[in-house]
Amino acid sequence: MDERQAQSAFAALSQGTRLRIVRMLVKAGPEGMAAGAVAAEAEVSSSNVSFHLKELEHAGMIAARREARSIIYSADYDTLRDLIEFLMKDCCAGHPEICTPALAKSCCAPAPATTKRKRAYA
Amino acid sequence: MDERQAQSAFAALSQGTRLRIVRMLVKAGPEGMAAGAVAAEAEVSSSNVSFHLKELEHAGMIAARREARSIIYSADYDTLRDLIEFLMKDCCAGHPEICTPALAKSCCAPAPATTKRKRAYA
DNA sequence: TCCATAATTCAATGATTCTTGAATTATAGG
DNA sequence: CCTATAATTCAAGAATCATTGAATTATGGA
Repeated sequence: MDERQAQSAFAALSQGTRLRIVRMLVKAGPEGMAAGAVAAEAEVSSSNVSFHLKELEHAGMIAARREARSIIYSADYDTLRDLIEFLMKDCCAGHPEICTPALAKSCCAPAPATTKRKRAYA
Repeated sequence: MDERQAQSAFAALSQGTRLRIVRMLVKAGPEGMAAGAVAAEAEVSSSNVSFHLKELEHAGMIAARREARSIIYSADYDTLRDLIEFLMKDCCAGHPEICTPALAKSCCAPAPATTKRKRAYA
């Protein structure tokens, strides 16, 4: 991920509705959510959700697929991961020790095999 | 870091000049850079750099201190780290396995075994 | 085919945000 | 005190972004 892509990703996440949508889709997992469901949960109009979904798609944060009459959106984990890496590279540039605590505190430790969706982080 | 702070951080980083300034200051380290030096390296006017530095400061991405006639700006590593953590929490929410590669590929890998853990940037 | 549903597109408006240059504040040196 | 330097503030205009509602496209079922 280059600076231009990162900037585009940051812009996508810098808007309240869009940030909520991304978090929503990340939690929804690979199955994703229909545009209408996103609009309902985010409490915005359908045209407005379309606008924001398009922005997010253009920034590579989410992907779309058609399923019958619905269009299903899902988080693009690769881009999120790349964005994290971009920040880490920046943060660590010449100063790796500063960034390390982020790893220690991160929730990415081996997942406990749970059946129910529950808070994986504290 | 809550959603509101994260949004503010993303907004700060979503502007080309500001993103370059942050990267510049991260590389500059704790000593930081004077506003004028930032303006010169970013190739923008002094009033414009002031505007962007203020935005970054307001978002908690950088800190300012006066030194004689200059004002020295330096990256706020804590906020950067918090932002990475915020993204990781989001990315991992319910799907830890997806995020893990970011750790493996990160530059923050095994800190060289220094004799003791000390805060290099106080 | 006709209708209902799901979603997007479009144009207009409103709201933020960026940039610019002139005026202002703060500091140091002669 | 006067001048030069470093930086910020301010107001105006330009540019970008967000929201709204009406019109449009696409799909599936009766």
